[in-house]
Order: sequence, then C-alpha cells, then structure tokens
Amino acid sequence: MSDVAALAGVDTSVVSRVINGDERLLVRPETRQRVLDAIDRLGYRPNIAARMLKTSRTMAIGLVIPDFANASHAQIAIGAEQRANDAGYILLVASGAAEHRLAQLHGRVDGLLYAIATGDPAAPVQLPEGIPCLLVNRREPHLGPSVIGNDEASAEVATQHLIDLGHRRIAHLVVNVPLDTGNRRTAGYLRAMSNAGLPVPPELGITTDVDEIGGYKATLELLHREPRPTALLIATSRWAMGALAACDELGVRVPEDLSIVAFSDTPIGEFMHPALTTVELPLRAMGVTAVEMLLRLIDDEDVADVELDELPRLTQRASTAPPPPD
Amino acid sequence: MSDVAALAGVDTSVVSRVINGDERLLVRPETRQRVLDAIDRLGYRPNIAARMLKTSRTMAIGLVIPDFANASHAQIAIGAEQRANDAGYILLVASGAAEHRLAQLHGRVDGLLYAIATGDPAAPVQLPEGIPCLLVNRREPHLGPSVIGNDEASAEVATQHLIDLGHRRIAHLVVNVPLDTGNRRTAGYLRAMSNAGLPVPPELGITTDVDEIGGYKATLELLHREPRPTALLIATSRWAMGALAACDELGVRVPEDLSIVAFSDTPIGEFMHPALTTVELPLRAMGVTAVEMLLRLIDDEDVADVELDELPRLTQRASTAPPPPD
DNA sequence: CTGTTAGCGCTTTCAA
DNA sequence: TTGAAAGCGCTAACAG
Repeated sequence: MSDVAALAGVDTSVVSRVINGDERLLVRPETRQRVLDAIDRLGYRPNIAARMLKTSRTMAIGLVIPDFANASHAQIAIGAEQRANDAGYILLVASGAAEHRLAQLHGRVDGLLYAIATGDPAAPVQLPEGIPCLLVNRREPHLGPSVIGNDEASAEVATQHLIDLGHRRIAHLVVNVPLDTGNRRTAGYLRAMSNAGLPVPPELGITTDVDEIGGYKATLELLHREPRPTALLIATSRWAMGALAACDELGVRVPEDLSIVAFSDTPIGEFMHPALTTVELPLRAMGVTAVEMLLRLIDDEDVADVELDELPRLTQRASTAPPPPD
Repeated sequence: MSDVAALAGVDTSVVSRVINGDERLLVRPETRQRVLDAIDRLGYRPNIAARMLKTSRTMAIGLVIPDFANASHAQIAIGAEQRANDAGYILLVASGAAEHRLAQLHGRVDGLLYAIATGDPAAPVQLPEGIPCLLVNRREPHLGPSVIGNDEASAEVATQHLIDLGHRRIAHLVVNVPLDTGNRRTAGYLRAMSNAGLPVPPELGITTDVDEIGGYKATLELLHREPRPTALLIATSRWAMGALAACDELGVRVPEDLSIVAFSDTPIGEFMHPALTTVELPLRAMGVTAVEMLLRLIDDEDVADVELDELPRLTQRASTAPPPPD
C-alpha cells in the first residue's frame, strides 16, 4: 500500500480512501485516478487481515452444515449465497462437527448461520459468544433466533391430500435423531389425522437413517406390518428413492397398492417412477431470509423468530391415488 | 489478551506462547496453568484477524464450486474437508461466479481449490496471484497444477462393458459446455469403440444441460433417432434419472430395449428402477488428494499434476443386458 | 523461563 | 483535499 502511495505521490491514507469508495468524494478526481492507476500498475490487493483487524469487520457470513451431500442444505446455501452476495458479503460454508466449525469460524465471519442437528440432549451445541448466530431450519428456544419453514402446515397438507383420497392408514417416516423439523412435521401429520378422526397407532410411525437405505429399510418394514399402511408420508427425496426400491422389490405397486407423498428437497421426484406427488419446501427462501435476519443481527437490531409463511404447495403427480379396497 | 496476561500476572507474549502450544515447552507448567485458567475465566478467544496479519497465515483453505447442489462437488468437498481438518485447516466453501469468489477468498485462505467450468474460451478464468491455486477435477495446462480422476479409463471400462454385452450402437451423453472432464471421457469412449472396430456416427453423441431435464430431453431425442442406439453412456445420476423417465414415457424397457451405464456421483443409482450399472468416480479421493497437493504448494514445494490411479470399478446391476435382436 | 520491543497493513480521527 | 499519527491484537526475535 505504501508502494501505491509512493507511486501515486500521495499518502497511504489517501489510497485507503480511494479504495474504500470515498465517503462524500473527498478525493480530487485527478488524485483518485492517479491512485487507481498505481494500484493497477502494481497489481496491489489490500490485505484482508489488516482490514479485518482495523475495522473488526470481515464482510463474510458463515454457514455451518452437517454434510455437503445433503440436498436441503444445498438449497438453503444457494439462497443464502445469493442474498449474502447482494449485500456485499461472501458466504463461507463449512461442514463437519458443528461445535468445532462454529469455533473455527469465529473471527473469520461477522455472523453465523447454522443448520445442524440440535435436538440431541447428549450433545448440546455451544454457540460462540460475541458473534450473531442464527439457527436455520430448526427452532430451539435456548439457541436464540431462528428461521423455519412451514413444516407443520406442509405435513398437514400432504396428509390431508392422502386423507382426501380415502386413505386411513397413513404411515410417517421420521429421522432417527431428535430433530425439531421432524417434530413439527409430525405435529402437522397428527393434526390432519386427528381432524379427520383417524387413529394413529404407533406402528404407523417409523424412524430410520437419512439416506436411501434408510428409506428402503423403513419401507420394507412398514410393508410387512399388519395391517399394512396404504400411504406413506416421506421427508426427503433420498428416502423416497429407497421407498420406491423397496416397493419394487416386494411387488407393491405405487400408487395402486401404496400411495407416496414426499417433501421435495430436489427436483428429482418429478423424474421418479412413478413421478412423485410432493410438497415443496421453501428452502431457498429460508436461506435468503436467514441472511436478511443475520444482517440485521449484525447491525445490532433485534430480530424475531421467523416462520416462513408461504402456503405449502402440493404438486400431485403419479404416486398418489385412492387406497386399494380393503 | 492483555487482560489475560494481567490476570495471570505475566506478559502477553507468554500468553501467546501458551496458546500456540509452546515450541519446546519453554513455559513453566505452573505459569502455563495460570494462563490457561485466566483464559478460561475471561472466556478469552484470540483475534484471528490479528493473528493472520502477524503470521500471514490463515489456516484456512478455500474451495470454489459452481453450485452447492451438484453432487460431484459435494463429494469432492467431503473428501477435502476431512483432509483439511486433519491438517488443522478449516475448509471454506464458496460458490457463485468463479472469478469473483476467487478474488473474495484471497487473503482469507492460504490456498485455493477450484472445481469450476474452465473450458469456455469466452470466459477465461483469471486466478488471483500470490496464492497457491489448484484445479480440481479438470485439467487446463494454462491454469496450473490439477488433480483429476481416471475419467478416460472409466469411460473406456463402461463402454467396454456394453461392447462385451454385444452392443454396437452406444450413445454418449455429453454436457453442453466445453468441459475437460467430458472430453476425457469422450476419449475413453472413443478408444473402446475404435478398439472394438465400432463406428461412431455423429448421431451417437448428444449434448445437453446438466440436470434431470437435460438427461430426459437428450434421451428422448436419442430414442427417436434411426437407427436407435441400444445403449447409453451417461455422466451423472441426475441425467440417469431423466433418461429413465424418458424411457418410461416412450415404453422403452431398460435393459431389454436399452442398456444404461452411468458414472456414479451419488449412491442413488442403486435405488433406481432398474438399479443402475455404474462406474464409481473417485470423487472423495480427489478431494483428499487435492488438499494434500495444495498443502505442499502452500509449503512452497513443487507438485506435479496428478491423475488418480485407482482402477475404475464397474458395478453391474440391472440396467445393462445384451442388446435386443436387430 | 519470562519480559521488552517492534511491527504485520490497514483505517480513521485530527490537523494542516 | 490531503497528510500525520495512532493503534487494531497479535507474534517473534531478542534480551534479560
């Protein structure tokens, strides 16, 4: 920087002003140009660390996710990235052991988004202090502000769709770790069931791993229960793939023998066989909103918890139909 | 930090030594403990920016990818994250306009991995200077060192499998932007074809978008060509989903009427209907190796371009069979 | 084994 | 409109 200043025949403070977009244009255009030329000639790039140290601002936002291969988090990240970019921030995504990453990001970012498993009381999350944090796609009162989708309403709409088709034994696949998202969906499912006066025997819920095999195994097991459910409410595209594979293996036809509704975290459901009836999840919007809230937090404003209020959109495709006769 | 020093009754430099794991234990255990206690009491956390400024090291590695929703990049990121973590670095993943992100990461990381589209001469990538950069899953001589998988051999193995089954009209789906990865696969495909003395009429290659719809459209078009190919070589899981949907729509049976081999970027192929014959891509290993190479680059060592030499592994499932009689 | 010192590269009052 | 000067919080010689 002093090289630039020397070459332009000015002081470093002037260079700084030029770079930081003169507040109130207090640099003569001619000087300004000279500095710009010098920067260009020297290929000068400001030292971010020094700037961070001086301003105590990083102009970066962190996002901690459990797994890069998770489609939901990818969608959230896409939304967050766009909004952050618009605000002049760079979104830095880190994955791995939540607490460790959160700590490592401290000092490198102005605010932290985290979309991680939080429900496990055996592994409580300790947030770094002195930096705004926002929980995404989860709500845990003790963890501060959060943004979530309308999971409960979505699950209710999906369940209602199956009920409207005449289903009575509707099973619900839930992930096998305590997760707020799953709880809210379960609530919506239960509400629809009880509104319709339908019983929910315990064998209609099942927990399993988050990948295709999880969906496969859970479906296999559900299909062996008596009485067999006639419809499945499924949380992810990967589960749905596993569920369809299980049906295929057992010769269970979808939708003739079994209807399936899935929450849509990727566009893939449309291309499954049969094409999946889905409820869209406002994942990108969640990323956008999360960044907006975090930006406000960074500016020391208060934020209230947000639940996205887009109405759940059900797209009926080929995987749902009236149940088979008993 | 000076608070900690004061509370522990030592100088800040001692605090620094304690924090940075005394080289050669030159702090008395007792003093050390006092400092540790003070740190704990005060909840002190070192200022990363100051440390970066002083040491000109960030202990972070950047990874720039075009899209968080791309499964291949996710796998690469997973491998890279693990290796970076083992080395005491944090992996920071950014997505978006490559050049912009690369520039924004400059100064925040000690080295840069980038796995982006590079083949478009209309938008040449300008790398930031003064920081080690490594191209991942692409090879462009003018862009410096790179790590790639054995795409050519993989494509050859996949094609050979189809040839061995008796196929002669094997079509190849290629992405519609110039991409080195695709070129290398095409080379393997062509080699297998020509080794077998098979012609490759131009109508057996087709380019399209990277998502499911791309695979769907391309397959639809290929299936309308005369003579119709009897086998497809497909680059991604998403394309394969689209291809299967297209076959389904046209009443083309897989594998009786059409065989499909796909490169596997996710485990999903196993759960498709029919289960997909796939060739595994060493994506995680690529991430691991990329970090190892970058670490060497950061230490000012030389690195040579790497092509992963794991032998391509073909997993035969239900989507390939001998071609239908002519 | 511990303290002193200088300075990393920048921004930002304040004075000229 | 520009320059001078201080200092952000830390690390790393070097001296004690």
